[in-house]
Amino acid sequence: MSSKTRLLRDDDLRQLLVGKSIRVTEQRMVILRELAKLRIPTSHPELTERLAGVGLDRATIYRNLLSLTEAGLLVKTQLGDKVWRFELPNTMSTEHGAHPHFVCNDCGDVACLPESAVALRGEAVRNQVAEVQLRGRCVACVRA
Amino acid sequence: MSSKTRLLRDDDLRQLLVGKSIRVTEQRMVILRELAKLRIPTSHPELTERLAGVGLDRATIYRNLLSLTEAGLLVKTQLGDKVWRFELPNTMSTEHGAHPHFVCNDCGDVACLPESAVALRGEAVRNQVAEVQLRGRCVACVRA
DNA sequence: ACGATTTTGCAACTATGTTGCATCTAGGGA
DNA sequence: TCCCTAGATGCAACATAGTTGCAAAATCGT
Repeated sequence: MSSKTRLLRDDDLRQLLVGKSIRVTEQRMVILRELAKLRIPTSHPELTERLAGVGLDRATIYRNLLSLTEAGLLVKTQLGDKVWRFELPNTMSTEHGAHPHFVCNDCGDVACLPESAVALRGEAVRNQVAEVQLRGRCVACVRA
Repeated sequence: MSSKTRLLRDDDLRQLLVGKSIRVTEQRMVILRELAKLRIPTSHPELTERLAGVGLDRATIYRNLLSLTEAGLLVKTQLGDKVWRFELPNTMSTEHGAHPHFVCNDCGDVACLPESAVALRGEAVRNQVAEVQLRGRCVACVRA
């Protein structure tokens, strides 16, 4: 990854913050970078673990996840287990919640699926569906 | 409420347990009665509070909520806050977990959908999907 | 550079969720 | 009816996700 790419990337994230009149702090950049890297809904405990090496305190991570969500930069979801998960929207424009998520009951892996992966019919369509959640065993766990 | 009506009601609940080869204990009857009375998704902490006067221990309530859910008598849902909620399904019917559910984020209603209501494609099919849950707003809440 | 406001790190607390173990009990079989 | 086994309960303790107070540090506008 060239430094030019990385530079642009950070600029994007910085712009997100500035655009919402949120102060740009190093901790916030670290969090956003990590979420941008992971690209899947990630829980507070997991983020805490991942960013422990960088020295980010879990209270800071927690507060920032919440305030960034409040500001509309992150999206917060429940995927059928006990933790809240946070995600950067896939594109900076698309309405989030539109794509289904698959969570593996065995390993806890979370995957974002394309919208086309799930088709709704009949009764399901009558309701105003905002989220689609699938749970089961992922390919890797089924194989093991 | 005449004792004949009450007797029938308890019989229904008892039948639910017997039908699933679950031992009929007083504690389980108390829990089911309360959930039948409330008719809304109810959290463990709340149930614990409500049944404290009756002398039901929270560990017992917790365990029973879980085992009754596993047995398919109760349905467990998340409604956008930090607690799990348990509910007697509106339809006292079939196997739970085997078909998709629609959960209304507004009123908490859990509706059973026919399997045909949701079709999985592509990536989604690769995994061993055990549960499908749709979330959004139900017809009634959309209308209100 | 300064100052006001916001953010952070640390430590502690809260609340929901979970489990070990001794004792009790439901319910089937004799 | 009695007995026995497997399951359930109550109590106490533990685990983890979530949350907050406060002093110190940092951002950013003037």
